[in-house]
Amino acid sequence: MTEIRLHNSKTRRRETFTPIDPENVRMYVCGPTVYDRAHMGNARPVIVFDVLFRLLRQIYGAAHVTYVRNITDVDDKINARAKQTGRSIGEITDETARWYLDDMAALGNLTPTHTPRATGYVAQMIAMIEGLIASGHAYEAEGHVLFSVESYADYGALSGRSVDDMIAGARVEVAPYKRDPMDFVMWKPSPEDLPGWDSPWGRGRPGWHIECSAMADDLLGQDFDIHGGGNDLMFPHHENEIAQSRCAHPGSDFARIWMHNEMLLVEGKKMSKSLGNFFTVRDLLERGIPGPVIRLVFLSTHYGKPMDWTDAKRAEAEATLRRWAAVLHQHGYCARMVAALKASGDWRPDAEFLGVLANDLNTPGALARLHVLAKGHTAPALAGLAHGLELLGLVSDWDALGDLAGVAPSDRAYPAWVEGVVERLLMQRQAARAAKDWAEADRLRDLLNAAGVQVSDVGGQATWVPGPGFDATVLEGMQ
RNA sequence: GGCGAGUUGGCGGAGUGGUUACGCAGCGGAUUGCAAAUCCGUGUACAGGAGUUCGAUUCUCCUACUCGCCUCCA
Repeated sequence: MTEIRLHNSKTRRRETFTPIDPENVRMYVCGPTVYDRAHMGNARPVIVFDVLFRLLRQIYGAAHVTYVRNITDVDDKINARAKQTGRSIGEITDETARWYLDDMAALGNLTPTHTPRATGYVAQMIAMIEGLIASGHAYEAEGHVLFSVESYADYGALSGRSVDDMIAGARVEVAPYKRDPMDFVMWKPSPEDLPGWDSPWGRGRPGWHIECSAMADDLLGQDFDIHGGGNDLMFPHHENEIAQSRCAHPGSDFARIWMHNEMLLVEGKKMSKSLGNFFTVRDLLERGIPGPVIRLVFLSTHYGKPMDWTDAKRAEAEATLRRWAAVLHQHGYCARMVAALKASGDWRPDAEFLGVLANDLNTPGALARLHVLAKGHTAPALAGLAHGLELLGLVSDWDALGDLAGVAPSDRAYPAWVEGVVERLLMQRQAARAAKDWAEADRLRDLLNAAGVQVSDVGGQATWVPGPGFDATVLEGMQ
């Protein structure tokens, strides 16, 4: 069995992964707060941990991996959005959650085993909070319930900071009802106009961190294998999750391995609304950039390093994917053929590919291996490439390879009439070529080249694609 | 200020205590009516300094720079 090694944020080391129960490998990843379209940064952890999910399924079997990714549907940002738009909270969270799942599916991500919503687990949160009060790890003050940081000796261990350091930083919210400035809220009172649930401390709503503790506990148990998320969540969110869960279940480890993906940059800068380089996944999809292309760009950088989204990478990913799709398509790959391969047991990962990927999710290394495998000249020799593309979530519909191979670069969209004009000119050229009238054939090609159309004579048949500098207006007079 | 990550050839981006990453671009060749596409071949890279070592891009320390978190933001 291929050995998986993962970088554990908790120990800051790359460790051999040994599941608690190989029959049920368990992973939890922090999902979105649903109040707006998912931006590109939101997509990174989803793709990273989807690849891990797929790898675990490959190695332990699809039926032996449980993946939980929550949806936070109770939060002050949602409340603010409701107030500002006049729409109901339920409407906003339902719509945004649907968008999120659609956008993530478009990027080739599998649906997790469970996608729990925070509001479905309030009872479990309350129970956990009650337990923490009873064991002295939490206290009630002015309708709030706070976690007492002092009661958990290992507080700060994950993010490598001490309580003293953090207080010295003086960036913590000092509320009069806190015993210690670092104590954080698990439950807070809700006025009538905000969502609230009845609790032993009056009508209120949960703080941010408790939901993940409660849902992970309910769906995965006190101890599970992997907990993932963006590294911006390491503090305070994950630190607080650990504190709550481990104090609620003395003796438990909570998650064995913590994994954090690095952040996304856009053209070298952090994506932010104020810099104007902020865009959503949907924005890119609507610009005609296929989901697999976006996914390939993400996979081309290791998850532990900051990833720079640039248009140059987008173009390179498009070209790579088109080439891979073309070579597989030419060698007969389609849904039927892949199904036959699977049925005959010949659908296996390339050992080197899998080994590289299993070494802390080295997706760039795995892609490099696919480049080598893509040099195969026969259908069987290309099986490793095909399997790898499916394992990475880059191809799901093998009957769509032809489309993927023939897709025009997304920065070279053209009006519908162009196709007719180009096809007509190519037919004229084909006639000239058949008559060995090279002067006329070249004249027609020059005409198309002048408009930026690239003409290729593949297998005696002319194909075309809008190239760099494509300009439809040059062809306008020939309609 | 505290904590952490990083600095690899023209660009992107892995990895390794001594031997080819890989991709793009470039260059040479094959192929082609000519091209394009494709295929084959081709790169004196590892921020700077000191140290450990037979040997360091790879380990240790220092310096410089970049970036992230610590604050609503993944």
